[in-house]
Amino acid sequence: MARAHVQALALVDCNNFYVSCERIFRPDLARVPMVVLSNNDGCVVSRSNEAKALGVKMGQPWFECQSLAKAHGILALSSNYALYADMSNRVMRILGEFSPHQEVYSIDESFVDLTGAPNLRALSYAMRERVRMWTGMPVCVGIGPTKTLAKLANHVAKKHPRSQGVFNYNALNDAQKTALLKRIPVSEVWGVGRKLTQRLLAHGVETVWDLREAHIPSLRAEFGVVMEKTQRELQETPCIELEEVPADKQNIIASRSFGSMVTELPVLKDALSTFVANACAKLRAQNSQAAVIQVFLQTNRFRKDLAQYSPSMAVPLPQPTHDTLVVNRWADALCERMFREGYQYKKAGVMLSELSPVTHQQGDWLEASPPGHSKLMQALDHLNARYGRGAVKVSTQGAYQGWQMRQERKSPNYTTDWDDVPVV
DNA sequence: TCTCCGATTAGAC
DNA sequence: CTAACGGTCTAATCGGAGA
Repeated sequence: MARAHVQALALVDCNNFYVSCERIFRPDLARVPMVVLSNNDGCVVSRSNEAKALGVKMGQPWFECQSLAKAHGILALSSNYALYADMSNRVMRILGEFSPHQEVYSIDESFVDLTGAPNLRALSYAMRERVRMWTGMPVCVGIGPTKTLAKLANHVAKKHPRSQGVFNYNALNDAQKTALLKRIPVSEVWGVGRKLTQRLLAHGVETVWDLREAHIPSLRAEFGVVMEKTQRELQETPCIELEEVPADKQNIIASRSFGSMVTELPVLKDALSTFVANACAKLRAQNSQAAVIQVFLQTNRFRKDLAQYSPSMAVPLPQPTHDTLVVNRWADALCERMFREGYQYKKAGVMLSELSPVTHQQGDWLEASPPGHSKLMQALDHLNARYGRGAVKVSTQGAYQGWQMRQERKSPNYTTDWDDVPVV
């Protein structure tokens, strides 16, 4: 099918998103080298430019950075997801005003379809400025005819200060495109990660240009259908559609590493009941029910000196449900079955799968299906929405301490909790 | 032989 | 001062089991 226009897809990406969220409410940190840590204060997941310059790597375990951090005064904060989610919503809403077609791709990225708009450059600067003005968030804009090229254009916008945060691939002529693609390593392409980079290198594919021009049948045979799509996207044929409505999840997982090792069954059960509550809340939020529950326990795989044990069990639920209390009984039973004395558990989790829309519930024809705790769950969700997650809990939750994750340096919930709103 | 399943791998963020 | 390494999610692929 012929297209009226070449697509102009903008990929708008927030710069150092978590760090930027923190700095919006702490302008005094504007030039301080800083990072935000993953759950349990484990790994670096967001770095300021200063921290990047000092050599802190993405995903690096924080304890490995201790000496560097001490030497240069790098500030580390725990992640504050309530803050990041709220800031994300604000940014995404503003970007959505610029087009009828938007895909919120992740917490800090959005595709915005600008096809047909006059003066893309001016429009891109306007997006940037408005987001900056209304939220304080710095963003970069990359424009291309496909998602893959828009991502690549965004990479160029981020990397080259001369671009002033905006790069439009569509505005290049063929010679300029060639020159650009020959300068960018293939590892920068969306979908090409560490392993694929190595394999491509072994086939002489070093740059984005090389991948774009690679022999199609052999590429497909060696790397599969996904790589072929990527190649076609680099050749400006859209293969990956804009997904404006996020699809329902097919699996829902709730798991966490513990703040310290857990050795006792009741503590594990306590943690699991919290995970079940979270997983079921997510399930209900998308109006689904689960037919299968899986529970897993894990010892610390990095501690080679300790005995390892990582059991996992899945069972079908008697009938699909989203009832926290029902699911909790099964989690409890599975945990009990798997638990073995003498191990130090570091992590546990719950996975709900074989999800289906709850509207299809017909009940059992022979065995009168209980209405379940639908009303109860509804009330629970409302109360937790109104008074904060954890306001109402299942009775097995919270009896035991000790498994909760470490979060030693979390900032206040500036935008989502009245008690944390800064008084100026 | 075909299909289905679970486990494994790879990637994104 | 200790001890210290994330959490979700999807899709592809492969080998074995079962029809």
